[in-house]
Amino acid sequence: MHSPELLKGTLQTILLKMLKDHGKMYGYEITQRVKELSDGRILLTEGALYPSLHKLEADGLLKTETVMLGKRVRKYYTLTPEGKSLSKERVSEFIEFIRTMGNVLQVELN
Amino acid sequence: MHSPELLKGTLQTILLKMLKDHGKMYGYEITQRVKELSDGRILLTEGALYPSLHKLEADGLLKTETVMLGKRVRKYYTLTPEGKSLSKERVSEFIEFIRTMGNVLQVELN
DNA sequence: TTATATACATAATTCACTTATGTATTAATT
DNA sequence: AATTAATACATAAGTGAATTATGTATATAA
Repeated sequence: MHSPELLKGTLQTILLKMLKDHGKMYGYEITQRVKELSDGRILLTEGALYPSLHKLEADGLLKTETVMLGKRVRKYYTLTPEGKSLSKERVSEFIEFIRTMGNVLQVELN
Repeated sequence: MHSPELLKGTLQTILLKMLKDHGKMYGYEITQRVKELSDGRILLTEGALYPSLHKLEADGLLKTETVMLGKRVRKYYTLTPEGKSLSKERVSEFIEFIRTMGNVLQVELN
């Protein structure tokens, strides 16, 4: 990512939408999926990812399921109903934000 | 603005593009112009605005001209050639960022 | 066998921003 | 006439979401 500053404030939105679209996912899987979808432009760091997932869980937006793969741990996250609702809201807010920025910067975004 | 987090990292881009489009502007004028263009959704705070303008100036991207209006001070900012160049770059980066986010969030942005 | 990929986690630090505060003039309201 | 709101600048203190650094551990590829 060339301008990582722009990414600030978008992490929650990304996580919520990822889980909305893919159902059950685990942390590392999310980083890989986001990397793919963004053509390597968005690389989520673990130091941001895991605390953010934990916060969403603590807020009742995600529920978890821990699975053992042989001896390795994997923690799956799923949206709760409130999480699904917030996902929608966050995406709407993002679209609204883009519209607004388009007006301010006087650029066409399509 | 409903989601002020999204705005983070966009301030420099906004300032540079504003000055690119309007030529000479002063701080307060920028806040009003942005407020208008964003339909009241983006309200720049002075605590963010002035330090950011000073930094851009210190970096050689803006030059200033102080004018007295009777007894009141007004400080006009203009882009330097480097500022113009960076303005273009920042706007391109923003558009690129939007495209990328559109892919990640799977939304149409037009 | 050594590096890379997978998979989690947290602590320390950074930095752009908000909030709060300050100064001062001009215009509008009560 | 007095008070509030708007104009116009500035900076210091505090916040919080991120980066950077570090730690643990297994599985796979070079």
